[in-house]
Amino acid sequence: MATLPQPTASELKILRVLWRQGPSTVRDVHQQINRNEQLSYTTVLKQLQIMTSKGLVERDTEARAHVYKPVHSELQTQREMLGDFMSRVYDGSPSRLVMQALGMSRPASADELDEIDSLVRKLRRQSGSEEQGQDDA
Amino acid sequence: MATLPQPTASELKILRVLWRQGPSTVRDVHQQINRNEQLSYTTVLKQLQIMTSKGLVERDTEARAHVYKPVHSELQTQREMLGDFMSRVYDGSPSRLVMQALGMSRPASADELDEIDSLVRKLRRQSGSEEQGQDDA
DNA sequence: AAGCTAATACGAAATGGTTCGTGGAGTGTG
DNA sequence: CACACTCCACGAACCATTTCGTATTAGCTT
Repeated sequence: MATLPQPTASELKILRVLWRQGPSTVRDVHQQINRNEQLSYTTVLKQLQIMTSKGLVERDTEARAHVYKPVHSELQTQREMLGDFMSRVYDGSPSRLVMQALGMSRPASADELDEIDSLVRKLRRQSGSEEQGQDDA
Repeated sequence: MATLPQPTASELKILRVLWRQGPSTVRDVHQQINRNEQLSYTTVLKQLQIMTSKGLVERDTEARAHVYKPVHSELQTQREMLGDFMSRVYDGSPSRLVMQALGMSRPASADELDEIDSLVRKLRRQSGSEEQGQDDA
């Protein structure tokens, strides 16, 4: 499968609205974005058109106001972007990235630490028995 | 402190050479990069000049062939880029990023898992002390 | 000193991203 | 029907990045 196109910074802003709000019209997205910053309606429209041609979003043109929705899930997109980021900045090694992320200004909560801890334990168990590659849930 | 400029993709490629090889001439960098891809000498030169004007690298112009070195350490730069990436893609929350990074195709080694584990423990101790939630199940 | 070589400086073209204005088409209201 | 309003399509302007060709300068060799 071809690697999906990396969304740019402003494309990501729009995708985040769509992931949070579900399928939306240009107006919906525009209003949401304009809570935080000022951006012209036609700018958002143009972006969504470009994103459509790139295959980042799909649109339903039935109604007068077209309804846009993301093609890929937030998780998929994050994975893709993380993979790229990791290879560009950390030479493809997750551990340094993880260490630094954990040490960030806004640290993880206790629950989150529990989650991470249990994943580490699971990985450690698997690292003994190399051969069986289990895909995750 | 003002946030340092985010290196672009190709600037990062050059920085990685400088971090690995130490202070280098344009020729050094160019040769190293051309192991993997083809890029004109003057392209690398121009990049380094731009990076100098941006303050990403410094150069010693004593010798005929100027010697370039990074202004910021790899660690500093990674921190900066990670922070930006985290806020753009993960809404500033490290834990999801960490979870996904740990589940990546190239997982961490046993030693790395140990490192991560001990950091998680340390953070857990700290988070307990500042919040009075003393449950250690 | 003349000439070759290697380096820097300069500028320009191509590309991609971001922003927005204008025009035209569709929809509902008096 | 005519008016106002909303929406989409298109194109243009602007900016940063990336790439490289040409010109110029500095050093070494004979």
